Amino acid sequence: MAVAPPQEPKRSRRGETSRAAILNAALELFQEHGYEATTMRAIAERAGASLGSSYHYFPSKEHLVLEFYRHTHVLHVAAISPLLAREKDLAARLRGTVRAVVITCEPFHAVAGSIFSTVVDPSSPVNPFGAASKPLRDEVIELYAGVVQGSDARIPADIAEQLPLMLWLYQMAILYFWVWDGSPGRLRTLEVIDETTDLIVRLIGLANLPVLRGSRRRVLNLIKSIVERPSAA
Amino acid sequence: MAVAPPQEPKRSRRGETSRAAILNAALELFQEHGYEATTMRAIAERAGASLGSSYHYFPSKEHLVLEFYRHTHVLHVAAISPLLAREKDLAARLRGTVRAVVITCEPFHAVAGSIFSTVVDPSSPVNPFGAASKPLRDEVIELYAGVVQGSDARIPADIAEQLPLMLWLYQMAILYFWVWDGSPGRLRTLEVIDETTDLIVRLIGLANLPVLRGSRRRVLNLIKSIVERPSAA
DNA sequence: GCTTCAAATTGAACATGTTCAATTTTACGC
DNA sequence: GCGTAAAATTGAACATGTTCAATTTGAAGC
Repeated sequence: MAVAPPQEPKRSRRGETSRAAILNAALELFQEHGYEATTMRAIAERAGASLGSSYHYFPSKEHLVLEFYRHTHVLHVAAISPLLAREKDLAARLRGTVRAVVITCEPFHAVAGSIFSTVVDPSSPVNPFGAASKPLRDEVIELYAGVVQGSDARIPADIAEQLPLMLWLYQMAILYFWVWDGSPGRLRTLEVIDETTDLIVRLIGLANLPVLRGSRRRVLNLIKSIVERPSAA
Repeated sequence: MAVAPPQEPKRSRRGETSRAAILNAALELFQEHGYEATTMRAIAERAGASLGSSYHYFPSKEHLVLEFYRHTHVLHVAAISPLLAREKDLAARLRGTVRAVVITCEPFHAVAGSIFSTVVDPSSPVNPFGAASKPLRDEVIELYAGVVQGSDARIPADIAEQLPLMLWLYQMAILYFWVWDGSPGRLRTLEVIDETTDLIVRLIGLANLPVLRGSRRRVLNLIKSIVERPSAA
């Protein structure tokens, strides 16, 4: 199969600005008022478009959330890039990366609950386990693969294989905690991140103990079987 | 403060049948068509009530889901009662209990996704971590306390203190997996339950190893601090 | 320049969760 | 029995996500 040419997609650039305007208006309004309080009509109005036009570019309001999520991911990647370039210690890399997630999202904390609610919903088309979010999900998992591989830690191959996916799940758990965190400046979440990232690295080290070999193999096989045999038909 | 008398609540029994009819209609329709496909108007109609009446008894559609959840809990308790009465092995008790959860919920699997979506939503008033669901949550945690205490396993006190809560969380994770499980008869979920419950019991046993003492204490302290210092102000 | 067709745009219409002011019913003191 | 206040009931009205048929726009082919 020949590689496609740089493909200036022929049917582009006409509605490109409309799409961008709508998306931009949505991101702004989500940050200002949260997900539920933002109406599709308000998005269309701020974008200078019509209600129907918004639906022409985005199948549903939830798809706009997916774009919001992607937006924060870009910010996150930019935020941790210097750290990943210089730091070699796995615990420090992991701590910095996960800290950066919540710090990046901090401006949106007030509205994050309403945004994440849509994302966790199993019946939502933009659910993180669903097909629509696979590209972004893979990017995040890849990011954690980089966090691990760029460190000087020696991770056994069987663990290294599943670790990025597990760290992605871990990040989601932290975010779920963060959404609930009412402490000032979300310091509580940062404390929990510090403690859990350190524990994770420590437990990976302990996994080499002979007494733990059996359980380790079982756990990893279980994870592997779940990932490889996706239950969603 | 004097204990209240058996308290035939004086303002009762008038709307009692209305309330019951509405709840009943809701449970039926949720099972038949799922959460989203069931309209409040349809519930009112089947109950022989008016739309406004439904809102008189239940503040929102989501509160009806909480009742649905309570309903399945009652079925679950009834289902595992014989097992808990005779079985003493912890792994067997745990496996049977969690298996019973998904078996009890199996008739609703097709609609469970739409129902659980509401429940996981952090901004929902009936979120399992929220205040509205505390009574039911405490019941389930208590149930798992019974699963552990009724066994012949010797659980160290520090672990036993946090274990029921952890098992409640574990059950929620299993339910989330089950919602996504597309395998025939949800056999996949049962396999995962068998493997994970066995692993849990095994890991509890391993937690006594001297090398794991430090991490064990840290993990338990972390859990404790999270539970005792609820982040939701 | 004209034709043509797909993309883009529009806003009315619809479905549904929720609110609320008004009305009816019920229980209770007299 | 009567009056009254609280509870229960009602359905119209509202807000908002979504759909859709109709219209407008813009570029490519001639």
